[in-house]
Amino acid sequence: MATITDLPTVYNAKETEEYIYKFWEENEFFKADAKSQKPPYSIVIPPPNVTGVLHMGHALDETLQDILVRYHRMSGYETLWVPGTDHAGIATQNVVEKQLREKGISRYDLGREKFLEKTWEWANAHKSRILDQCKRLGASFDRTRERFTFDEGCSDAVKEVFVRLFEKGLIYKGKYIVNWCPRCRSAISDVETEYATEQGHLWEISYPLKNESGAIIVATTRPETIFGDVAIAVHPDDHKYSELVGKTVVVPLTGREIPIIADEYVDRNFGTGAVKITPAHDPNDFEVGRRHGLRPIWVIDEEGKMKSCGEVPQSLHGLDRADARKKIIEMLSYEKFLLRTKDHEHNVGKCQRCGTTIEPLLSEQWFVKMKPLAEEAIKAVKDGRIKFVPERWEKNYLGWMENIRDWCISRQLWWGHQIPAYHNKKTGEMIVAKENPNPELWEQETDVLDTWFSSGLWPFSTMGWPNTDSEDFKKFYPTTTLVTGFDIIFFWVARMITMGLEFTGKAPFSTVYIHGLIRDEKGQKMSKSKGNTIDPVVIIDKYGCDALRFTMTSLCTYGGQDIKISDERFEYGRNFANKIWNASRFVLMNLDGVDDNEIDYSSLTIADKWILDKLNSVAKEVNDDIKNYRIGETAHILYDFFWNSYCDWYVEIAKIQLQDENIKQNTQRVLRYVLDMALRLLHPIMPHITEKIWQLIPKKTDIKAIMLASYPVYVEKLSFSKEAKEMELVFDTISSLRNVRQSFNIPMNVKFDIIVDSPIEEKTIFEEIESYIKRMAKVENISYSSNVPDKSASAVVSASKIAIPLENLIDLEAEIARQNKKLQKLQVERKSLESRINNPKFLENAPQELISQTTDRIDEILVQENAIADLIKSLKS
RNA sequence: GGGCGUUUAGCUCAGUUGGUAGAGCGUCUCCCUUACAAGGAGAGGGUCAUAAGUUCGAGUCUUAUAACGCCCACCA
Repeated sequence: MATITDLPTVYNAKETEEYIYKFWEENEFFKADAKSQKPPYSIVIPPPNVTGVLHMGHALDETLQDILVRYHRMSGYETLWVPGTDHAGIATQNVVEKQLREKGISRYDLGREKFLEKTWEWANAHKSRILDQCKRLGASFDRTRERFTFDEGCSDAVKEVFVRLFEKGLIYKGKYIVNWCPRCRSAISDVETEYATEQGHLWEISYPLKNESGAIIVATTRPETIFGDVAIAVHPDDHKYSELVGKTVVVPLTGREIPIIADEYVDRNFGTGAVKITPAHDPNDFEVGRRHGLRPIWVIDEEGKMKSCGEVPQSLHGLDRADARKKIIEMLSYEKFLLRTKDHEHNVGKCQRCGTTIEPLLSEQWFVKMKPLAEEAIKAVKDGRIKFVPERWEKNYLGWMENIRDWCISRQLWWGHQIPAYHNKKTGEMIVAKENPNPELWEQETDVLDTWFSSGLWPFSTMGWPNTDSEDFKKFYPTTTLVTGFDIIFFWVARMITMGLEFTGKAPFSTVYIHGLIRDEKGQKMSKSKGNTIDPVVIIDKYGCDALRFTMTSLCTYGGQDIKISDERFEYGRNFANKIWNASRFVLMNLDGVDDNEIDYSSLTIADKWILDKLNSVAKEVNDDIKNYRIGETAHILYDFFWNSYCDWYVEIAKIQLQDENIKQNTQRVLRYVLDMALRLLHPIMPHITEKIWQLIPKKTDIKAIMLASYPVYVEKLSFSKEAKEMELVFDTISSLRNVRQSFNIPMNVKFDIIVDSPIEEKTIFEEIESYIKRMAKVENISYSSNVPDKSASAVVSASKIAIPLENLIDLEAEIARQNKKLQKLQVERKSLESRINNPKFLENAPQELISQTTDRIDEILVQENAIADLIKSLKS
């Protein structure tokens, strides 16, 4: 067993973290007990994709969850943090397909069954990778409850939900225009479609009138859909075209005849005011076509290629959209149908997963009717059952919910929850049911569900639902807090809320805590392709997990701003960890002979009382801050308390007190107590180092770990506001004397005497704090007198004058200048305060407390000004 | 076209009921003082984007303007 003095002077994060995490795991401290009588606190992890590797976004998200979980565990809650991963339909399928492609095969070569086998294999192999990485973050989640959005329980929940929604008429199948990704060969939902501004062209094409001269000119950005045109539309009030409505035109290149129709959808001011209508390949055109009873014509297939059909000229069959466009433009130009080409900037839909340009495609898909579900989801947020932090995201959420559109949930993939609908092989009849009634007769729908469909059930599917009698469901559902980034509010948060309310009747969580996104030092989003990513594991190896956690936490703001990070930023947390380590080392080294007794409150020194009071108010603030999700503030307060209050002042003072046999024991007890409490306060943010040190503190307790110890709260007994105030005299005096020393270049090894001239109340305090001043400001003797010798440097502190007779050591001119500067500063402050206090309206309106504060301060300044003026006079004489 | 965010010390940013500004890093000076140089001590540094308004009092509230960023929206 190593002794305290063997501890290295540099904190070894890596060694400690490995050892401590293992200690927690082996003791099963993360395991939640559904039978516990304690009030529940539960969080479900936003399940990372199985395909994923830990990135900084996870690191932040997981850290914040762990802070909340650890805080509540220490605060007396039965705490459950459910870990798990998401099967991530398209993303995972893409990865596996890519591997196959490298071997020169496609998923079609393998066939559905074999392909799924392969994908499962891959998923199982990678499922725990990211959660294992989360261990490096110190995540205190309950691995015995690990879940996967595609596991049996989740599948069961998915089927149950699907069937119930279908029976309620909230799921339907139909032919609509959807966002189609030709690369993924699947429909995707609106939220999975991202828009990018692209520099394109607006082509003006002439459609000649049938049987008469003249033509109508149409502007389009998508000439390749020309073969799918079923009409030309103009605005009904557009006089320019009123003569033409009802006439027939001939589609260039094909010769097909289509009508000119009038529809209010057309914007008269855009392009030529005439639009070609292609219902199979444009959502608006689809609507227009429907209004006018026009039959859509497909001309682009599922792979984004020109369809091999009669409508499309043979020479274009199978040609990719982009190539076809070029060719068609050439053809139109050659045939003199193309009149003009203009540059045109427009938004183009892209597949969120692969970046391929979306092809709006008319196809048969499954949808969830969202409007009825949204009603309750809107209400729940409006009436406060669910609260967003920061609040502004509520508006964002409500805006989306209130304008919600139906959700396309079917995907033409293989990897995912297969839709529980069955087609009769003979009659073609379709039923929706949890199980196939007879596989001989019925064939399951081949489409799978959007991966977010199962994620949307996560808070309750992980708790055993649809079995509402499950212990976890009864104890831990609804969950308490959901922690995530704003980028998945629509994808995920909104869906969990609607599904949770619909199926459990309860909001799945009461608070949605939205944090900012992690960006690089230039404020750019981190991405592999940009090469600006920072790997959390690398940071942990270099600086330590607690350093990573502390740094990131300290950068979290109340408003949830994005967080810019760079490698060097983590020095902040590392230095703090090292400070904690060394201060603790000092304390531990000085606890020899300490007893197990509690602090003796009757013999506390003024400094003891001050640090206890400070600790107490910090505990209060920290509890308030965590409860209000002001995690960054928590980090700052604890940093300031530990470093500035405890290390820089109290520990230094303790060094003095430890030399006094009368108070040595009690000082040890205070040192130990404050360290213990400070470690507990810090534990949620910096779990490893605090656990490690806490284990080394000699103490009498049955509690095995700091993570199970109680979190400090405000207690009246530790409040010493009078002494806390009086200690300011210590700080001010010592700082002032150090300032004098520095100003006159007096080396640290030269001690000087001081003469204190103070009113009787203050003199009493001075007598009490003499030893602190002597040691920390390197003062030889302190005497009390109102006779200040000439040619002294001096300091005015509170109502006292302190003279430092330094005849030969000081430059009189410099001292006069120094004092004048101070005097001026005070005068400026006093004048502004006086103008305030002399304003009758201020006296009328300002709170009494502020008024008395102001007058007190003016009085204080006057005393000091006079004192300084006297000093200057004596210096000049 | 709507909505949101940001603009505060050289840099990165805190600052929620309005009471005249803080941190970390960097800078300057001194110090290896028996926990820590990943440290200690001291110092310097800001008309809080601009303009007007409300108020006794505005970084903080209102309005307008500018710059940057994000989200949403079917303009072919």
